[in-house]
Amino acid sequence: MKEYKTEEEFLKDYDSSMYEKLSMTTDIAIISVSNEDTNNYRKNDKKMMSVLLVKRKDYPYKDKWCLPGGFLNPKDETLEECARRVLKRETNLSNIYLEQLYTFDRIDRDPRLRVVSTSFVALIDKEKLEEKVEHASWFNIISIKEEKNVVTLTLSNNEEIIDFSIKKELRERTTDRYQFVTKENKYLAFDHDLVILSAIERIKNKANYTDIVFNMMPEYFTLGELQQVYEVILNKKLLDPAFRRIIANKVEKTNKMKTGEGHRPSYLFKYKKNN
Amino acid sequence: MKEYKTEEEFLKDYDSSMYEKLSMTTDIAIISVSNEDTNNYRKNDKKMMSVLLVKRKDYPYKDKWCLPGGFLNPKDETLEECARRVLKRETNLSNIYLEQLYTFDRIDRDPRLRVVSTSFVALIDKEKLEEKVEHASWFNIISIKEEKNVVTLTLSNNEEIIDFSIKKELRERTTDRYQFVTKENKYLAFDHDLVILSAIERIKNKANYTDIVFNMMPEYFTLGELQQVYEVILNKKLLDPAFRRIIANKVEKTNKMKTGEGHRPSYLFKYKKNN
DNA sequence: TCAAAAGTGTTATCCCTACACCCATGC
DNA sequence: GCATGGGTGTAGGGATAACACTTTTGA
Repeated sequence: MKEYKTEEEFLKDYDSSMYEKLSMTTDIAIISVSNEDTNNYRKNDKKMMSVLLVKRKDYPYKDKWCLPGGFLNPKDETLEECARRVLKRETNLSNIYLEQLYTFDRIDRDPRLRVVSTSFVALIDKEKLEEKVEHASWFNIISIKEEKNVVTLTLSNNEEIIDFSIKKELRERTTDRYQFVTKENKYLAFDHDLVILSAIERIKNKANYTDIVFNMMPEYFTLGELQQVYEVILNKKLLDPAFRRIIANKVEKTNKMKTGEGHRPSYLFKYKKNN
Repeated sequence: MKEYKTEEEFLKDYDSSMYEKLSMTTDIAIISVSNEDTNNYRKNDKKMMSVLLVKRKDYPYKDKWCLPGGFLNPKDETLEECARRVLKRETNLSNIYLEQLYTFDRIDRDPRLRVVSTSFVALIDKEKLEEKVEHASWFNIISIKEEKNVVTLTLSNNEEIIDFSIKKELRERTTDRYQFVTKENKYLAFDHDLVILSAIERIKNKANYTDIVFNMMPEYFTLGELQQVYEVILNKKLLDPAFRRIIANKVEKTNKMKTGEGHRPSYLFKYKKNN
């Protein structure tokens, strides 16, 4: 897919019959949890969910942010291979959690040509990341508010703020399924606002009945840290004793300790392999 | 997409560069529950899950069964519109439960060209169906057996028996995710064995925490019938009192009765709209 | 000394399972 | 009468929520 710098360049090539051809892309919501310092030697870091966005420089998306993605090579690549190729390019990581999310296919989601996009969720432990990639930036999810089936998200990378809102229209009563419709979105290209919300909801949902959050944890962690990650994903406060009981048989105590935190040191745990 | 009758005809047109172009289809697992007579005036009908299959007559799928499906028209059709078009064609029904399932994209899933298929699950109440469509046939799911991560399914339409087995390979430990790999499949075209199993597992899963099964029920039903449907979907026996308590606030008692069954008559219930 | 988090124990409550039991019908 | 499913009540057990409490540390 050729990139255009200006509208003129774009229009010169433009041919509406392009719309009769079909292309596919994969878009990846790469999600992680970051630590924000609290300026209090006693307090633990505040955890926030964050998502990796890339700034587009080409027409007609100029200066809009979007999820990392790429066109599928139909000759010899599966969608997941395509997604892993993008992941490698953007994070230099392989072997990370990747799950097919949903196939987005609104006809006008790309003004250039008909593109169907299969989106993925990738989860990573941010500690594994080395350097920053050009044009890419981690955005913390500052707030998620839902009122009368309108969800408003605010993201920030400490330089820019991105906010958008999405209407959840009830489509199906028996299974409580909603269709997401963009209500306001100035900063994100395509339908990536919808992809981001879908990804967040998927992870939140799976956190309740799987061990998915361990994909965002380092090898060793304290139960307090783990609880904080659960709390930020589930978007609610948990009670310590209850949390510890539930998590107990999923983790393994090591004899390592975390000290120097201005309060009682804590044991480090690891995810328990066998079950 | 042109249809071929013989191998010669197919090879004459064949051009490996077709593989560089991409097509999409939708395939739909249309699932319903059927009543099988028990030849005992006292006993209720036995319920079975069933799925609609279509017999292919063209090369190279000759005489294989497959799920109803169709090519996406990239110019002006979304995947869901495409699926609804297929549904209308095969069942003459609109306005039925339809849910995107998964996008299947194995490179060699179609020997003719590169096709990525987004699959859907549709649920219907069989009582609403009028006549049989040509080449299409309902197959009851006679048995589902799982042993050491190999699932064996047996389907039958009372004339033919279709059986196939699928290996569930653990891909991801934290969320207990499996990749399905065909182990044996003589009768179904493409990867539709995998689609069928995915559809069954999706419904089974959702039956536990949503009201999805009501999409397969007629307007009025007895609690016994409803319980039978739950049992066939969940593939396990339920205890009457427990079931009735759980279901109680999802249904509404009417003053209609079902009589003439060789045992105490039962009240008819409907799905409760408000919640 | 104290704020903060680590970590444990206890009770009350809810929900589900399992079982027992009675009811109403058609042949 | 009897097989079959319709329908209800209740006791026991397990999980969870809520709260109280002790421990340990760095500044």
